[in-house]
Amino acid sequence: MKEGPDIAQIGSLIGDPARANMLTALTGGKALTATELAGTAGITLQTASSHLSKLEAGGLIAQRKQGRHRYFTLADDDVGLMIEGLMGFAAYRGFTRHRTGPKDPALRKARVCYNHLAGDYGVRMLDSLVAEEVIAGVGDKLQLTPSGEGKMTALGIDLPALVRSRRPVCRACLDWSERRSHLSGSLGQALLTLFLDKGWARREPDSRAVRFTGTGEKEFARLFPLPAPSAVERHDQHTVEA
Amino acid sequence: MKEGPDIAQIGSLIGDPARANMLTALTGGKALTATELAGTAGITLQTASSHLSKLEAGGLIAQRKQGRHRYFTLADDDVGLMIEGLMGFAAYRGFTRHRTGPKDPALRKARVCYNHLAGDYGVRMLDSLVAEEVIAGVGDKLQLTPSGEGKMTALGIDLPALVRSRRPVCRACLDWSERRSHLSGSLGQALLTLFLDKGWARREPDSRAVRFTGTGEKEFARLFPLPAPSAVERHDQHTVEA
DNA sequence: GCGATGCTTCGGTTACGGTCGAAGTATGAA
DNA sequence: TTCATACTTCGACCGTAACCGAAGCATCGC
Repeated sequence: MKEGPDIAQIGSLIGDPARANMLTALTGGKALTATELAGTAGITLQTASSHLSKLEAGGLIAQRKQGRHRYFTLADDDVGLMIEGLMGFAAYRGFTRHRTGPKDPALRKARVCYNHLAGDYGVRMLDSLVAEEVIAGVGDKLQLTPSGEGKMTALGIDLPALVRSRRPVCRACLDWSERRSHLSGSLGQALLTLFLDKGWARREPDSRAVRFTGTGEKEFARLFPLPAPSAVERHDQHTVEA
Repeated sequence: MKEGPDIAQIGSLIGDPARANMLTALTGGKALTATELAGTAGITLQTASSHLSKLEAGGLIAQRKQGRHRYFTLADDDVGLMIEGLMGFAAYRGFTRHRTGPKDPALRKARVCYNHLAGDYGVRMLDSLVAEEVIAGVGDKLQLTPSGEGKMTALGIDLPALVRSRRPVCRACLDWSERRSHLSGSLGQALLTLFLDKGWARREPDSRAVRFTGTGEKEFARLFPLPAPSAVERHDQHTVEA
């Protein structure tokens, strides 16, 4: 009856608590089976199956058969960004389920956001990359600078492969704990993979939390030095003095 | 039962078609009465009243009594950004209600996004501001540059007043039709107000569309020249050649 | 082949929420 | 005061969808 896109369908997909729990779980980035998702949502397998088919019909998740298991993931980066965006809004508005659990500090420090690094460390990494002029851009469209391409390649990142992936290489994703942007896109994913592969960090078993090892902390600080408290830091109060 | 913010509550608020219609209508930026909102949603006044109180309890809208009317608006910029973000996601995924109506081209060209300019013109304006180094920044955190402050003041914008408003001055908002960022925040609002006050553009009666006058077009082109097709334009395919 | 596991489909129950009619409150106009 | 408009509250109806038990497929291991 009205012009424009229909947000109600998406809203109602996310609006059910069971489905919201599943989506939140999938934001962890790992592919999960129907049984696991039923567990995290606290419902039986039959009910979960029904929810999952609805989410798939809505294009929010994708499934992949492997043996007798069905692994579910978020459909793509866009879904992850949207969910993370909603979580940011919800967190800021005080829509929380469990008044900051015990794992909360670890989650705020460093966590997985679908396939890249988020939390304090994620935000610091992007701040540093911008300060070092590895990345430039405006809005959610970011770009590698020519000098940045060199630095990333030196780190062992296969840039041509990232470009070939046909997904945006750099992208800004709003962090729900920091309310600042961190790096998403295929480069964001590649960097997280790098940390994990090098053994600098590892994922907590049943959580989105990422724990850095001792050398991991050092390497992170070396690769992504914090800029002196500058333009990037003070974001809300602007330079315009009244 | 799980950590993190609760997206289900917000989802279910938006998930009802009637409420979604109301929110979409309010994205137009004008304050609307309960009766008007009931009309756009296609429901009776009683039902609308119930929906509106739910939306208000959820913090998505605010009301202001004036005489015997109650005017409703979105609660703040954050809500507008979230809704617009969802609309972008929905549009990209093909969740549309009415297969691109007749007003659609006008909407894509220039429209109101809560309180600032969106659509092709909104995106072009931000592109130009960045190319002219009036605005710089990364992610959704943008900043006026010192030279930019001068230019905006010269345009007749009261920067100290914007700062006093305690809202972010510059902010990136994802455009659902262009899938690029445009300028939000109090500066974005001030610029749209400027266009309307100067008579360069006016709002269509019952739509979010904004129509520029002849001189408005010229002034817009003069104030916000398009950068030569450069880094800002080609955003998805990166400079890295395979 | 057989049983076990992982998941889907079917059927029936239940409950929540959207809906409207009718009545009630508040503001303004005459 | 009286009537009209703008809106809310109450109560009842009804449809949808979430939910689970049971049965049905598919795949793996043996």
